[in-house]
Amino acid sequence: MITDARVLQAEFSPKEVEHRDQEVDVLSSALEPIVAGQPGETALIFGPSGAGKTCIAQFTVGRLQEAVGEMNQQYVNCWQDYTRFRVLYRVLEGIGRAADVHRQSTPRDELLERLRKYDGPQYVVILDEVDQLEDPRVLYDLYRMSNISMVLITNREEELFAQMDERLSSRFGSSVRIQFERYTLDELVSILSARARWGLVADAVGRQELALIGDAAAGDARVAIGILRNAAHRASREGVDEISVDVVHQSIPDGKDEVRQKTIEQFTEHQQILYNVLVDAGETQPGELYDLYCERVDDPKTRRTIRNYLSKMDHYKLVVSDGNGRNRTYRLR
DNA sequence: GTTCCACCGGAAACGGGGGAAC
DNA sequence: GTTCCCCCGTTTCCGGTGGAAC
Repeated sequence: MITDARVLQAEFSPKEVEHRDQEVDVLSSALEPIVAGQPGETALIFGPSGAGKTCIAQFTVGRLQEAVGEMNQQYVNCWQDYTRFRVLYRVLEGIGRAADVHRQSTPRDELLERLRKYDGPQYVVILDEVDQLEDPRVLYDLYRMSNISMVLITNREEELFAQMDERLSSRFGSSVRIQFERYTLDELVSILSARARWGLVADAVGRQELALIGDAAAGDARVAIGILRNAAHRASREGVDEISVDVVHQSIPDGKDEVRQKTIEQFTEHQQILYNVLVDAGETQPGELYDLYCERVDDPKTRRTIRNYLSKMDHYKLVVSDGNGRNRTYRLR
């Protein structure tokens, strides 16, 4: 059934993109000065999850690199690399100057100094989930580098600017803004159809089934591709050559759940235990939640640390809090 | 209106861990 | 081997907030 599993991954960057011509044009224009050896304008891409922001940024920068030839690029996911140090490390990595940087002994200033000394070809850095940065000053660090151009990606523009001080927001306030909207059902079906063509045997899935997947994904291409991948695996396991409506129905929960599951797997042992307490207990008040957590571990973290964990889970949209003060409760989203 | 209490989250301090320098 | 340096997760401290009880 599956002929090329890579194209069924949401991260896969296709050779051609669909339904985003205008966005590609605007981003290309912002980065156009790079062709002449000058840094591009800072671009700020924003819009809902699964609207193709990351895919379009990588596609456009990749195409630019092919055109220019001598140019560097690096993709940094600020969700994973959220400290100032880690972002600088990733940026240095993109130009091959991070090999002897050690997480626990190299000072941040040393990283900045190395970047300042960089005088190679123009360098485009894509900072995805940029609103997740712990310290947005790293944007200013990069802004000041002479031949680095930035493409910033965020779900919510307001949240990004809310974190910035006046100096930063005035610098980035004039960025080229590119708004992405959710995909329509037809657009999603078209995207899924292309992925099925590249990654599955011929006639493995019909339009009706793709429309069903697109409908369940509600405009989110990442979820849609996840459901298609799950459906393909399920059909393979069942030994059939075609993805039926039934298989799609069975695959929707797992497909939707994938992003959440991946996040939970990255949690520490204590964070997972806390999450499982909420899974088992349902809506719970903070005090009771802490007591239940303590019952399950030998060496519990402090209440303050648990608040940090809950705050992190809230940020990841796994947990929601309702009410204030004594009436506050936590529950799974 | 006042007091009490549970909770929140910022700031600073602490300590583990790992590499560099000697 | 020892000391120093630095990042980062955790802890401690504490002021602020808002609902409940009186």
